[in-house]
Amino acid sequence: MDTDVRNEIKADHRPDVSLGRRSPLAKTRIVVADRNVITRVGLRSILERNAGMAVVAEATTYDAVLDAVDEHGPDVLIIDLDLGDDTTRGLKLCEEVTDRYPATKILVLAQKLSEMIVVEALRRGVTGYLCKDDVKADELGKGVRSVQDGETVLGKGVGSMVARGLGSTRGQAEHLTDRELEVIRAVAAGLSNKQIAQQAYISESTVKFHLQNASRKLNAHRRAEIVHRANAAGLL
Amino acid sequence: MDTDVRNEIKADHRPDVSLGRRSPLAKTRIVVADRNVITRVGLRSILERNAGMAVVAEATTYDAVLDAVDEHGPDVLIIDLDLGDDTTRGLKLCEEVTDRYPATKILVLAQKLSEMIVVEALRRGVTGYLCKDDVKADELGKGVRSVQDGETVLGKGVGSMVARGLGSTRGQAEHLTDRELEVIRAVAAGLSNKQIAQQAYISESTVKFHLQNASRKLNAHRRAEIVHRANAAGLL
DNA sequence: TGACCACCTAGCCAAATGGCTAGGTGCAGG
DNA sequence: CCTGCACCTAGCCATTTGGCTAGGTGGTCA
Repeated sequence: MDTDVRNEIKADHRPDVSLGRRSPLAKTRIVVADRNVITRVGLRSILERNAGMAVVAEATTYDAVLDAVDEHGPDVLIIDLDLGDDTTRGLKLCEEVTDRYPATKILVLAQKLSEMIVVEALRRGVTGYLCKDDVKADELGKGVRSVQDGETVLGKGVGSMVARGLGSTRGQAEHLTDRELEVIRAVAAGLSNKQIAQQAYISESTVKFHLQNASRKLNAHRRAEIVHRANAAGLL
Repeated sequence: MDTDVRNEIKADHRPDVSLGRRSPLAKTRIVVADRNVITRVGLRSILERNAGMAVVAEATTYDAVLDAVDEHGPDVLIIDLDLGDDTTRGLKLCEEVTDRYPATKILVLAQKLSEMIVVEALRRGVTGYLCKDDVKADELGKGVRSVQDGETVLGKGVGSMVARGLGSTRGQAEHLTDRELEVIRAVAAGLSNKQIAQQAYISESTVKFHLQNASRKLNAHRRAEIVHRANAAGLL
């Protein structure tokens, strides 16, 4: 049943979901992506026992998520965007999934709330955003159902974050370049501009240049604030 | 041997564990403390299904942990020290449990690794420290068993952290005062000493004074580093 | 009573930072 | 080919900082 028709490039005809609305007979089919085994087991247990859904695959890497979605064409992808060390890849992944598998809804289950990540995720078609520590057991099932029905589900505190985020950073949150991140990390380690310059084989002027740009992008004015915001955004 | 003799104040007679060494017949009895329901369910599932242990209680607050340990006298307490907003209370809790219930071993299951927390926890009698994201399913059961047998279990990266931590900060990690924390938070927000002084109704000199002290305690030399370390220690 | 601690203040000086203008290169995509 | 972008450099100047010495108060605890 939940196979067939899957062939060619990345063809996707969703087997169970036939007419937009799910049938009361078919179980909601879910792919869980999280690098934490405890979370994966917990999610499976809650969703299958309490909510009567089916977790058809688990993934722990960005690549595995794509494979799983491609293979199973789930109704909902529950994902912690922080799989590898690069959260940006998680965002790209969302874009790719909503683009190539529009029938699969995405519910982000984040460890911590980052305004930038929330805003960027929603911009990329994510329709649900919950925070692991805040979510109650029954909210999970309800959230998945809502997301599956096309509703947008935002957990505690996420909503206001979105309002502020979309308001302040109209356009889009510019993302830091590699060099900028490198410099910020050095700043966080307590190095002076001169030390950073030596370490990176660039001039002190260049260090200041990168920091100025990072300041603008992060809307900070002091290096301590840069470090704080970069941290909050999960960039360090 | 390491049971009985417990009476009065918080009397507790351990039901299953009779003679220090667990019998192969008795299931290991566990209390799980974590504010995240997904993690609690996941832990229960892994420990009960895969490792043949029994989770006799779950707790989500510091007080509830004490109650649960008092009521059930478990073999092992698995806890995420970050229960409320004050991680220090988690450390105090460890001290209290090891003090009042020496037969109950503590296994910390942390979300993120903080050198300060690790060192302080071990100093307070914690015998296991694992990181949620790194732990494999089978390591959990093994870890619990080891801890129960009195062995010290340190997860990936924790060991080296302990070495560095105990080496550098011999004595003990001094903890920040309220004022110092207040100032650091303001620094993280990007305020200058002058602005912080106005906000806190103190002189600029005093702000510098507090920052100097905080620098020493956190072993940092620049405000950006102070913010970073305070953040890493879960103080902000 | 004395010791300790958190807290507060002052002033000095070298060094670091922030904020700015005004340039340069190489590479990728329309 | 032109544009944009990441990256790099220089210099100027006011402000902030780091690091220091040298004091003060009030509360707590032995």
